Amino acid sequence: MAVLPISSSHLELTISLPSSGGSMVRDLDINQVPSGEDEWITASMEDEEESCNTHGGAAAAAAAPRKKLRLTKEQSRLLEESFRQNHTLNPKQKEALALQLKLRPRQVEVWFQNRRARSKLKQTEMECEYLKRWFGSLTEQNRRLQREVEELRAMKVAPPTVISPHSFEPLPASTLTMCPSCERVTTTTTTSLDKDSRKTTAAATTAATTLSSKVGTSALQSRPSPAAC
DNA sequence: CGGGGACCCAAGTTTACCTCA
DNA sequence: GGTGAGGTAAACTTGGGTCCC
Repeated sequence: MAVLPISSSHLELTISLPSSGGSMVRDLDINQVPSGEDEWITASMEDEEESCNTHGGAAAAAAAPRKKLRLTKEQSRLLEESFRQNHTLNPKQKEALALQLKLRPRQVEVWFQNRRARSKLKQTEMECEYLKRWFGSLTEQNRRLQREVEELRAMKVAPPTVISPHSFEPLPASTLTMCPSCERVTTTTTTSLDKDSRKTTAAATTAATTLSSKVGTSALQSRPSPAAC
């Protein structure tokens, strides 16, 4: 299945979000930082220093209510840029990025974890959409094949009646049967046929072959044909 | 070789903040 | 303008894997 993003470090995906202006919709590249007149609360290291610590959030939260950091546009842009280059960070990269962004290494680490999760979620959603469409087309194809099977069954029920020019008696009709393994239609006879009946059954066989070949060229053509057939 | 600590990550959850009807 | 619902993302928890001593 070819639903994978073009680059593992960059999801080629554009999603539509409702804009702040009502029913208008704006396109948002998930790899781009929201821009324009979006309101962003400036991250402040000063307020965070007391209430948070690395790997100690729970204890800190017990003391004071958790304050939510909002990254600035510039911080988000740099983080996205870094994420595009690498989806994971080694300790040195994390430290350097945290220094550059004036964030704590733990915050950079958490951002990367959440970013990876978001990427994976988007990819899963895209795959889900792809599978839905595939399912729809397969359902339609299945309906078409069912109709063809019905046509073939109808032919089996009403075979052409042939009168022998010699005996003026109805000849034993050949029957159309369907191979259970490959579902191809074949003609069989219950008795040995004379030359005339062979000719007449050939017409039915041709028709059956035409239909079965139609089936074969659609969905069933990838089906492995059993050696017995 | 097994135990324990440190570290990292994925998955899931909680929660603060934002937008919109 | 106030409010509740729903969305988003930062932060947290948990469990599993790996590495090193």
